[in-house]
Amino acid sequence: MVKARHSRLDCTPGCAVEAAVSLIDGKWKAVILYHLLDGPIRFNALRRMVGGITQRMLTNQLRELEADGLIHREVFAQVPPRVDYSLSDRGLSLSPIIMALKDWGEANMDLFGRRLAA
Amino acid sequence: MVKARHSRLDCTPGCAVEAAVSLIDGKWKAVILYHLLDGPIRFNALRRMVGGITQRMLTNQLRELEADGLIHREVFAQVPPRVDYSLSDRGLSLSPIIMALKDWGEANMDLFGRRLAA
DNA sequence: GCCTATAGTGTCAAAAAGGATACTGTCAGA
DNA sequence: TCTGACAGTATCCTTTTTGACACTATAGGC
Repeated sequence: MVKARHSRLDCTPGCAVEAAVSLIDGKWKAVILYHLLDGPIRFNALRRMVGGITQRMLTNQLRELEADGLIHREVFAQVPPRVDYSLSDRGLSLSPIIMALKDWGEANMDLFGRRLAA
Repeated sequence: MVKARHSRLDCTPGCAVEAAVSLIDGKWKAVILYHLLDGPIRFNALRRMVGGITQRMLTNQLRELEADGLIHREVFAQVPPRVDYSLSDRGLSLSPIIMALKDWGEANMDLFGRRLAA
Protein backbone atom coordinates (compact mmCIF):
# COMPACT_ATOMS: atom_id res chain seq x y z
CA MET A 1 0.00 0.00 0.00
CA VAL A 2 2.16 2.79 -1.26
CA LYS A 3 1.18 6.00 0.44
CA ALA A 4 0.69 9.18 -1.49
CA ARG A 5 3.89 10.96 -0.63
CA HIS A 6 3.82 12.05 -4.21
CA SER A 7 0.73 14.04 -4.92
CA ARG A 8 0.11 17.11 -7.01
CA LEU A 9 0.82 15.43 -10.31
CA ASP A 10 -1.88 16.70 -12.61
CA CYS A 11 0.26 15.63 -15.46
CA THR A 12 1.41 18.15 -17.89
CA PRO A 13 3.79 16.61 -20.36
CA GLY A 14 7.06 16.33 -18.52
CA CYS A 15 5.20 15.15 -15.49
CA ALA A 16 6.57 11.65 -15.91
CA VAL A 17 10.04 13.10 -15.59
CA GLU A 18 9.05 15.02 -12.51
CA ALA A 19 7.51 11.92 -10.99
CA ALA A 20 10.64 9.87 -11.58
CA VAL A 21 13.03 12.43 -10.16
CA SER A 22 10.87 12.83 -7.10
CA LEU A 23 11.79 9.26 -6.18
CA ILE A 24 15.52 9.62 -6.48
CA ASP A 25 16.15 13.18 -5.49
CA GLY A 26 17.90 14.27 -2.39
CA LYS A 27 21.55 13.84 -1.84
CA TRP A 28 21.53 10.14 -1.08
CA LYS A 29 18.83 8.06 -2.70
CA ALA A 30 20.42 7.55 -6.06
CA VAL A 31 23.70 6.61 -4.42
CA ILE A 32 21.95 4.14 -2.15
CA LEU A 33 20.18 2.54 -5.08
CA TYR A 34 23.45 2.38 -6.93
CA HIS A 35 25.08 0.36 -4.18
CA LEU A 36 22.05 -1.87 -3.91
CA LEU A 37 22.55 -2.85 -7.54
CA ASP A 38 25.37 -5.08 -6.30
CA GLY A 39 22.95 -7.19 -4.30
CA PRO A 40 21.58 -7.34 -0.77
CA ILE A 41 23.53 -5.48 1.82
CA ARG A 42 23.35 -4.85 5.54
CA PHE A 43 22.63 -1.51 7.09
CA ASN A 44 26.09 -0.71 8.36
CA ALA A 45 27.82 -2.09 5.30
CA LEU A 46 25.71 0.26 3.24
CA ARG A 47 26.54 3.08 5.55
CA ARG A 48 30.24 2.49 5.04
CA MET A 49 29.86 2.30 1.28
CA VAL A 50 27.89 5.49 0.99
CA GLY A 51 30.28 7.38 3.21
CA GLY A 52 29.48 10.57 5.03
CA ILE A 53 25.85 9.77 5.64
CA THR A 54 24.52 9.79 9.18
CA GLN A 55 22.55 6.93 10.62
CA ARG A 56 19.48 9.06 10.78
CA MET A 57 19.63 10.05 7.13
CA LEU A 58 20.32 6.53 5.98
CA THR A 59 17.38 5.22 7.96
CA ASN A 60 15.14 7.96 6.60
CA GLN A 61 16.10 7.40 3.02
CA LEU A 62 15.77 3.65 3.28
CA ARG A 63 12.32 4.00 4.81
CA GLU A 64 11.21 6.28 2.02
CA LEU A 65 12.58 4.00 -0.64
CA GLU A 66 10.78 1.14 1.01
CA ALA A 67 7.54 3.13 1.19
CA ASP A 68 7.88 3.82 -2.52
CA GLY A 69 8.23 0.12 -3.17
CA LEU A 70 11.74 0.33 -4.54
CA ILE A 71 13.52 -1.77 -1.96
CA HIS A 72 12.90 -4.68 0.38
CA ARG A 73 13.85 -4.77 4.02
CA GLU A 74 14.46 -8.13 5.60
CA VAL A 75 14.97 -8.43 9.32
CA PHE A 76 16.75 -11.46 10.74
CA ALA A 77 15.85 -12.35 14.29
CA GLN A 78 19.42 -12.52 15.46
CA VAL A 79 20.94 -10.92 18.38
CA PRO A 80 23.52 -8.74 16.96
CA PRO A 81 20.70 -7.48 14.80
CA ARG A 82 20.85 -8.05 11.08
CA VAL A 83 18.82 -6.27 8.44
CA ASP A 84 19.34 -6.78 4.75
CA TYR A 85 18.28 -4.29 2.15
CA SER A 86 17.77 -5.25 -1.47
CA LEU A 87 16.13 -3.88 -4.59
CA SER A 88 12.58 -4.84 -5.39
CA ASP A 89 11.62 -5.54 -8.99
CA ARG A 90 10.51 -2.00 -9.32
CA GLY A 91 13.73 -0.77 -7.84
CA LEU A 92 15.69 -2.93 -10.20
CA SER A 93 13.80 -1.38 -13.09
CA LEU A 94 15.47 1.91 -12.14
CA SER A 95 18.83 0.56 -13.11
CA PRO A 96 18.89 2.22 -16.55
CA ILE A 97 18.52 5.56 -14.80
CA ILE A 98 21.14 4.82 -12.19
CA MET A 99 23.62 3.53 -14.71
CA ALA A 100 22.99 6.50 -16.98
CA LEU A 101 23.75 8.76 -14.06
CA LYS A 102 26.90 6.86 -13.24
CA ASP A 103 28.11 6.84 -16.83
CA TRP A 104 27.47 10.51 -17.27
CA GLY A 105 29.08 11.34 -13.98
CA GLU A 106 32.20 9.42 -14.83
CA ALA A 107 32.42 10.95 -18.26
CA ASN A 108 32.06 14.44 -16.86
CA MET A 109 34.15 14.34 -13.75
CA ASP A 110 36.03 17.35 -15.02
CA LEU A 111 33.02 19.47 -14.07
CA PHE A 112 33.81 18.81 -10.46
CA GLY A 113 36.73 19.68 -8.30
CA ARG A 114 38.51 16.39 -8.17
CA ARG A 115 38.88 13.79 -10.79
CA LEU A 116 38.22 10.11 -10.38
CA ALA A 117 41.47 8.65 -9.10
CA ALA A 118 41.67 5.48 -11.14
CA MET B 1 34.51 29.10 -16.10
CA VAL B 2 32.33 26.76 -14.19
CA LYS B 3 32.30 27.72 -10.56
CA ALA B 4 32.69 25.16 -7.85
CA ARG B 5 29.11 24.90 -6.73
CA HIS B 6 29.82 21.21 -6.49
CA SER B 7 32.56 20.56 -4.04
CA ARG B 8 33.14 17.89 -1.41
CA LEU B 9 33.53 15.06 -3.89
CA ASP B 10 36.39 13.03 -2.59
CA CYS B 11 35.16 10.21 -4.72
CA THR B 12 34.15 7.06 -3.10
CA PRO B 13 32.69 4.70 -5.64
CA GLY B 14 29.18 5.98 -6.24
CA CYS B 15 30.50 9.46 -6.25
CA ALA B 16 29.90 9.75 -9.97
CA VAL B 17 26.25 9.06 -9.33
CA GLU B 18 26.15 11.67 -6.63
CA ALA B 19 27.81 14.17 -8.89
CA ALA B 20 25.34 13.59 -11.68
CA VAL B 21 22.25 13.85 -9.50
CA SER B 22 23.56 17.03 -7.97
CA LEU B 23 23.10 18.65 -11.36
CA ILE B 24 19.53 17.62 -11.97
CA ASP B 25 18.10 17.52 -8.51
CA GLY B 26 15.49 19.83 -7.23
CA LYS B 27 11.96 19.78 -8.38
CA TRP B 28 12.46 21.50 -11.69
CA LYS B 29 15.80 21.02 -13.40
CA ALA B 30 15.13 17.66 -14.97
CA VAL B 31 11.79 18.87 -16.27
CA ILE B 32 13.38 21.98 -17.70
CA LEU B 33 16.04 19.94 -19.45
CA TYR B 34 13.36 17.64 -20.77
CA HIS B 35 11.53 20.49 -22.45
CA LEU B 36 14.76 21.86 -23.82
CA LEU B 37 15.29 18.60 -25.65
CA ASP B 38 12.70 19.84 -28.13
CA GLY B 39 14.95 22.72 -29.13
CA PRO B 40 15.47 26.36 -28.21
CA ILE B 41 12.67 27.98 -26.33
CA ARG B 42 11.88 31.38 -24.88
CA PHE B 43 11.62 32.10 -21.20
CA ASN B 44 7.88 32.48 -20.96
CA ALA B 45 7.16 29.65 -23.34
CA LEU B 46 9.23 27.43 -21.09
CA ARG B 47 7.39 28.75 -18.09
CA ARG B 48 4.09 27.77 -19.61
CA MET B 49 5.35 24.31 -20.53
CA VAL B 50 6.73 23.56 -17.12
CA GLY B 51 3.60 24.74 -15.39
CA GLY B 52 3.37 25.77 -11.77
CA ILE B 53 6.85 27.21 -11.58
CA THR B 54 7.32 30.79 -10.47
CA GLN B 55 9.37 33.27 -12.43
CA ARG B 56 11.90 33.45 -9.70
CA MET B 57 12.42 29.70 -9.54
CA LEU B 58 12.64 29.37 -13.30
CA THR B 59 15.23 32.13 -13.45
CA ASN B 60 17.20 30.53 -10.61
CA GLN B 61 17.20 27.10 -12.12
CA LEU B 62 18.15 28.37 -15.56
CA ARG B 63 21.03 30.37 -14.12
CA GLU B 64 22.32 27.33 -12.29
CA LEU B 65 22.03 25.15 -15.34
CA GLU B 66 23.89 27.77 -17.28
CA ALA B 67 26.59 28.00 -14.61
CA ASP B 68 26.99 24.25 -14.85
CA GLY B 69 27.47 24.53 -18.58
CA LEU B 70 24.39 22.55 -19.50
CA ILE B 71 22.46 25.23 -21.33
CA HIS B 72 23.03 28.32 -23.45
CA ARG B 73 21.31 31.62 -22.96
CA GLU B 74 20.96 33.88 -25.95
CA VAL B 75 19.65 37.39 -25.54
CA PHE B 76 18.17 39.22 -28.49
CA ALA B 77 18.37 42.99 -28.35
CA GLN B 78 14.71 43.52 -29.05
CA VAL B 79 12.31 45.60 -27.21
CA PRO B 80 9.80 43.21 -26.07
CA PRO B 81 12.77 41.31 -24.72
CA ARG B 82 13.58 37.92 -26.12
CA VAL B 83 15.81 35.31 -24.56
CA ASP B 84 16.24 31.84 -25.97
CA TYR B 85 17.42 28.92 -23.92
CA SER B 86 18.90 25.83 -25.49
CA LEU B 87 20.95 22.81 -24.51
CA SER B 88 24.71 22.93 -24.78
CA ASP B 89 26.58 19.89 -26.00
CA ARG B 90 27.09 18.84 -22.45
CA GLY B 91 23.43 19.36 -21.70
CA LEU B 92 22.49 17.31 -24.72
CA SER B 93 24.67 14.52 -23.42
CA LEU B 94 22.29 14.26 -20.48
CA SER B 95 19.53 13.07 -22.75
CA PRO B 96 19.98 9.37 -21.92
CA ILE B 97 19.33 10.24 -18.29
CA ILE B 98 16.35 12.43 -19.04
CA MET B 99 14.81 9.92 -21.39
CA ALA B 100 15.38 7.11 -18.92
CA LEU B 101 13.57 9.16 -16.31
CA LYS B 102 10.72 9.86 -18.67
CA ASP B 103 10.39 6.24 -19.73
CA TRP B 104 10.43 4.99 -16.20
CA GLY B 105 7.98 7.61 -15.07
CA GLU B 106 5.54 6.75 -17.81
CA ALA B 107 5.86 3.04 -17.13
CA ASN B 108 5.25 3.54 -13.43
CA MET B 109 2.55 6.14 -13.33
CA ASP B 110 0.51 3.83 -11.17
CA LEU B 111 2.78 4.72 -8.27
CA PHE B 112 1.31 8.18 -8.31
CA GLY B 113 -2.15 9.48 -7.71
CA ARG B 114 -3.25 10.22 -11.23
CA ARG B 115 -2.53 8.36 -14.35
CA LEU B 116 -1.33 9.86 -17.58
CA ALA B 117 -4.47 10.90 -19.43
CA ALA B 118 -3.65 9.67 -22.91
C1' DG C 1 -4.52 56.60 -22.09
C1' DC C 2 -4.78 51.86 -20.49
C1' DC C 3 -3.66 47.04 -20.73
C1' DT C 4 -0.85 43.38 -21.98
C1' DA C 5 3.35 40.81 -22.95
C1' DT C 6 8.27 40.39 -22.43
C1' DA C 7 12.22 38.76 -19.06
C1' DG C 8 13.37 39.37 -15.41
C1' DT C 9 14.83 41.27 -9.90
C1' DG C 10 14.15 41.89 -4.82
C1' DT C 11 12.38 40.89 -0.45
C1' DC C 12 10.25 38.18 2.87
C1' DA C 13 8.53 34.05 4.82
C1' DA C 14 7.56 29.06 5.11
C1' DA C 15 8.78 24.46 4.51
C1' DA C 16 11.82 20.83 3.72
C1' DA C 17 16.13 18.74 3.93
C1' DG C 18 20.11 17.62 6.21
C1' DG C 19 23.41 17.25 10.23
C1' DA C 20 25.08 16.64 15.23
C1' DT C 21 24.68 14.32 19.11
C1' DA C 22 23.09 11.31 22.52
C1' DC C 23 20.64 7.24 23.64
C1' DT C 24 18.65 2.09 23.39
C1' DG C 25 19.65 -3.36 24.33
C1' DT C 26 22.20 -7.47 23.71
C1' DC C 27 26.06 -10.35 22.67
C1' DA C 28 30.94 -11.52 21.52
C1' DG C 29 35.62 -10.80 22.34
C1' DA C 30 39.62 -8.76 25.01
C1' DT D 1 34.52 -6.10 33.46
C1' DC D 2 34.90 -3.11 29.66
C1' DT D 3 34.42 -2.28 24.91
C1' DG D 4 32.67 -2.46 20.38
C1' DA D 5 29.39 -3.89 16.71
C1' DC D 6 24.77 -4.14 15.40
C1' DA D 7 20.41 -1.35 13.74
C1' DG D 8 18.37 1.76 14.81
C1' DT D 9 15.44 6.34 17.81
C1' DA D 10 14.85 10.81 19.60
C1' DT D 11 15.76 15.54 19.90
C1' DC D 12 17.49 19.70 18.52
C1' DC D 13 19.42 22.86 15.32
C1' DT D 14 21.11 24.86 10.88
C1' DT D 15 21.02 25.25 6.08
C1' DT D 16 18.85 24.98 1.78
C1' DT D 17 15.04 25.07 -1.06
C1' DT D 18 10.86 26.70 -2.46
C1' DG D 19 6.94 29.85 -2.75
C1' DA D 20 4.25 34.50 -2.64
C1' DC D 21 4.21 38.79 -3.86
C1' DA D 22 5.49 43.17 -5.55
C1' DC D 23 8.22 45.71 -8.69
C1' DT D 24 11.07 47.25 -13.19
C1' DA D 25 11.02 49.18 -18.45
C1' DT D 26 9.22 49.50 -23.03
C1' DA D 27 6.48 48.64 -27.14
C1' DG D 28 2.23 47.41 -29.47
C1' DG D 29 -2.78 47.01 -29.70
C1' DC D 30 -7.30 48.76 -28.46
